[in-house]
Amino acid sequence: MNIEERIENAVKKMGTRNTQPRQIIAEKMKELGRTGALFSAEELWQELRRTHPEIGRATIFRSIEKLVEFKVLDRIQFEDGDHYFRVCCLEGHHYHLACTRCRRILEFENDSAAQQLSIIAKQANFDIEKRALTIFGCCEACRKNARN
Amino acid sequence: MNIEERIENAVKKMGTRNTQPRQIIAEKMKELGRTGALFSAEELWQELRRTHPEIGRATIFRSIEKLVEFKVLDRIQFEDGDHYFRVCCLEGHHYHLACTRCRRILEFENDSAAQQLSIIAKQANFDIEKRALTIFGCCEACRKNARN
DNA sequence: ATAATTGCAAACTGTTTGCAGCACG
DNA sequence: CGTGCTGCAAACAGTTTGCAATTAT
Repeated sequence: MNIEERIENAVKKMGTRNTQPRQIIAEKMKELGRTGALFSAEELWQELRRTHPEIGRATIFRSIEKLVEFKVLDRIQFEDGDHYFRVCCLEGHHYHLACTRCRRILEFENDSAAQQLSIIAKQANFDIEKRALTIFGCCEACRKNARN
Repeated sequence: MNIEERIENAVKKMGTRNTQPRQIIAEKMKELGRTGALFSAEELWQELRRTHPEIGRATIFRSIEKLVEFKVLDRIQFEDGDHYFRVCCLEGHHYHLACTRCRRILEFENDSAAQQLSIIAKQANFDIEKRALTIFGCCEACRKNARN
């Protein structure tokens, strides 16, 4: 199932009515799925308000909550408490390399790392439930910038 | 260097004066290091207030900030945005298995998992900077409870 | 003495909630 | 038309800040 279908399904599951705000949000999610950009609730609201000035802040929060629940969005928590959302393209268990400088995310899968962590979890009798494990650090581009 | 020494060093580095609030906090950190308990800023404040009613909320926030900076405390961010602190006993790179039900943390080291993640990071030209990687899930005890 | 540090209260940020009215079916 | 959903505004929780008073050196 591709990301656009997943978004549409999730929006349908959000409630019984195909309202205007939901359509607007669904379209935006598809766009954000293509670019892979991080965004905060506030940023999403401001962005959507530009073209749809009547949309309410609460609607954005309520929608994001649902989209996280239906696994269309990943919540990315940074160390300092800031957090962002991101349309998540990989469906299975995967990793996020999150750059603490530029706040960009590299998303990828790696079976042998996943396997190692399952072994750890098994040893501790622990059920891993998160799909994405976030590893914080500094990306190549920011490292280069820092040297200049 | 053991945890008590690390706490004392960190408290010294917090400033030039050995003030009463800092002594009180240092003692509490030693106790929390022994038990390994999670706590929020608010909880720590309430706890310390019982024995030292004059201590201010802002002092707690300012101290926690420093202790995180000096790597005496780890900040544990849960998915829902809640976050707690914890006196961190392992100095090197390690894992936290964080139970999303009871919010307890299992802390441990595993070299081969660490190695796998370094390989991933190297492929992406990414510098891992976090000491503790948190894996969310459900612990053995909570799984048993859920079945009843 | 004097400057670092504190406690207080007010300000701020991000999020949630209650509710009257709107618009989807 | 009935009610699910929305937008608004007010409430809320957690945290930060400015500042006058306090206290370690």
